[in-house]
Amino acid sequence: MKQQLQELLTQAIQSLISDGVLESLPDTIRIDHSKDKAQGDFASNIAMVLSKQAKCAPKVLAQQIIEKLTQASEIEKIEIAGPGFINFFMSQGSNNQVLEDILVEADKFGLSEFGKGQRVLLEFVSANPTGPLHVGHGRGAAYGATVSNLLRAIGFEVDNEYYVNDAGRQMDILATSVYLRYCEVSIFPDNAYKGDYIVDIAKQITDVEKHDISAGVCKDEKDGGDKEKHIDGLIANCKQILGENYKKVYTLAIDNILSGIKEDLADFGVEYQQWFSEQSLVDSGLSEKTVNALQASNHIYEKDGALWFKTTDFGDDLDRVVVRENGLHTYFASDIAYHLEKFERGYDKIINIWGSDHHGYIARVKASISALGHDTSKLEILLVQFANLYRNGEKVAMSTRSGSFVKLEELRQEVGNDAARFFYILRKSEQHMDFDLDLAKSKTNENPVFYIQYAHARICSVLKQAQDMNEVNPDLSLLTSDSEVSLIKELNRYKGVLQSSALNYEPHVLAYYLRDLAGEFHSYYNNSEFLVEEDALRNTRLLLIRAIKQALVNGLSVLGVSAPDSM
RNA sequence: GGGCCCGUGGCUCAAUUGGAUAGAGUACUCGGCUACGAACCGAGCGGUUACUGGUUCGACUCCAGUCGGGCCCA
Repeated sequence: MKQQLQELLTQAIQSLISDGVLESLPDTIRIDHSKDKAQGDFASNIAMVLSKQAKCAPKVLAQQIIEKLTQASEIEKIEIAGPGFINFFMSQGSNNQVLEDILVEADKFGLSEFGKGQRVLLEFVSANPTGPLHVGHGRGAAYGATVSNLLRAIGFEVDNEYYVNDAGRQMDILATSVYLRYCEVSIFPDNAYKGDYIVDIAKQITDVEKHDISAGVCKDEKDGGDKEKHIDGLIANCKQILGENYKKVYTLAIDNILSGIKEDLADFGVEYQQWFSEQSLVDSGLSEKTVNALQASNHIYEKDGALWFKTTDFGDDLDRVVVRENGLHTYFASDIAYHLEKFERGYDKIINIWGSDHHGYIARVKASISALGHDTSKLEILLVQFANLYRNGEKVAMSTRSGSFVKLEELRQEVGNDAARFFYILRKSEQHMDFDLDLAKSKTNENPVFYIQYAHARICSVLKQAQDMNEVNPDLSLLTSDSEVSLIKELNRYKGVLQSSALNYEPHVLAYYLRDLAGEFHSYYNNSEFLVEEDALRNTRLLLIRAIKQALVNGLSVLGVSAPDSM
C-alpha cells in the first residue's frame, strides 16, 4: 500500500514538474503510518520537504499535489493537516485485507524477500573460553540471535559464527590455573583463574604427576612482586616440567569449557552454523601469510625487534604490534587474518557484535581491511553495552578473573529463557541497561513478557471454547468498533515494523510493537464479547483475534520467546 | 590528558531516524469480575527532553560548547 501511495505521489510531482511548479524529484518520498487515527492511516511530509523548491507555503503546495493525484479506489479521502502533512484515509475494506493475508500466510506472514540473495556473516558472543558464560555475555547472545532471526525474516541468508580464542596467553593461564588446582597448592596466584569451575576441571585429571612449578619464578604481586611475571614464570615451568602432559591438561581445560559454552548457548535457543578456531589460523599458516601480505604492501615496519602495522595510515590513533620480539603473533595478527578470511568467504555483509569495551579495536580492524584491499563498508560493527544486574534493589558485582559472577545458566534457571531473552533485547543495544532479576521473575502484570504471552493464552482459551460452535462466513464489514479498527491498523504495521527492526538491528522495536499489540487486544477483550449468539458477528470477531494470535506468535518466535496456549 | 557511548516524569525505558499535542510500564489516587482467563481494563497525577547557543518551515533527534555518568587507551 505504501508503495502504491509513493507511486501516486511521484506521478503527481512529475506532473507539477512539467507545469514548472517544481524542479526535480526528491530522492525518496516518505510515507509513514500515522500515529493518531485522526490523522488517517498514512501520512507524507513531502509538501514540507519540497516547499522551498516550490517557493510557496507547504500547505499551498500540498493542495497542488492533491489536485494532481489520480484516484485510487482504496483511498477514501485525503486531507491536509498541521504544518502541511498530507494525510491519507484508506477505505476500511483495504485495511481489512491484512486479516485475510495473515490467515492465509500463517507463520509466513510478515516475512519478505528484501534481502534475497544476500549472504550475511554474523559473529557474536565469541567470549574467551576461559570460563562459563555469564550474564554479560547473555546480552550479546540474545541480541545476536535476534538480529539473526530478524535478518532471516526479511530474506537475508545469515550464518551465525562464534570465534573461539583458543590460542595465546590466556589459554596458558587457564591450563596452568587448572594444574595448580590439581596440585592443590595452598597459595594461588593473583592472576590465575579462581572460579570453582577450575577445581571441577582439575578433578578430571588422571595420570599426571604433581610437581612444584614455582622454582625460580618471580614473586607474586601480594608478595611484593609482579603478578604478570609471576604467572608467566609458572606457565614456562609448567610447560617444561609437564612436557607432553601439559598439552593434555590444556586440551582438557579448553574442551571442558567450550563444550559448556556450546551447551549453554543451545539451551538459550542460540544456534551457530560455525565455530571458528583461532588456533586453526595459526596452524594453517594464514596468520603468517596475512602478516607477509601486509609486509609486501609496505604497511609494516620494525621497531624494538617487533613488527608494527602502520594502522595510523588508516585513521587509527596508534600503530599496533603484530609480531612480538619473541616471534609470537599477537592477538591482533590473528584477528586480521580472521577478518581477511571472512572477506574471502564472499559474504555481502559481515557483522560483528562486540562488547562496548572493545570499541577501541574498531579503528585498527577497519584499518587492516583497507590495507588488504577490501571494502570496509561491508563490515558493520555493532556494540553492546554491559548489563548491570540488580537483585533486591542492589547491584551485583562481577568479574571473571576473581570468579565472582552470575552465570548465564543461573540466570536462565532463575528467570526462564523467555524472560531472559525478552529482557535482554528490550533495551537499545548501545544503551546501558539495568537487568532487574526480581522483575524478570515476577509473574505479574509488571512483567512485559507475561503480558504478551497472556494475550496469546487468552485468545487460545476463547478459540478453544468456540470449537463446537456453528461456522458461517464471517463478514469483515462488521468490524467497526474503535478497538477493532485500531487493531486492524496495528496489524497493518507489522510487516514494516519487522523490516525496520531488522535493517536497523533494533530488536527492541519489535518487542515494543508486540507489547502494544497485546495491549490493544487486552483492551478489546475487556470491552467486547466474542462468543456472541449471532453467528456472523461471532465468527468475524474470532477471525480478527485469530489474526492477532498469528501476529503475536510470529513476532515472539523472531524474538526467540515461546507463545504458550495456557499459562 | 585523548577517544567512543550515554543523559527524557520519583524509578526503568520508548519516540516510525528531522515531523503534528514527547509516549508506555512502575509508583501514587480512584473505579471495574453472576461475559469468553482480573497475570486484565478504564480514569487521574506526574515534563523547561542535563545546561547554553546554533542550523530550519519544524530539534529529544543534527552542529558547537559546558556539566554529569560509563567504558577503552595513555
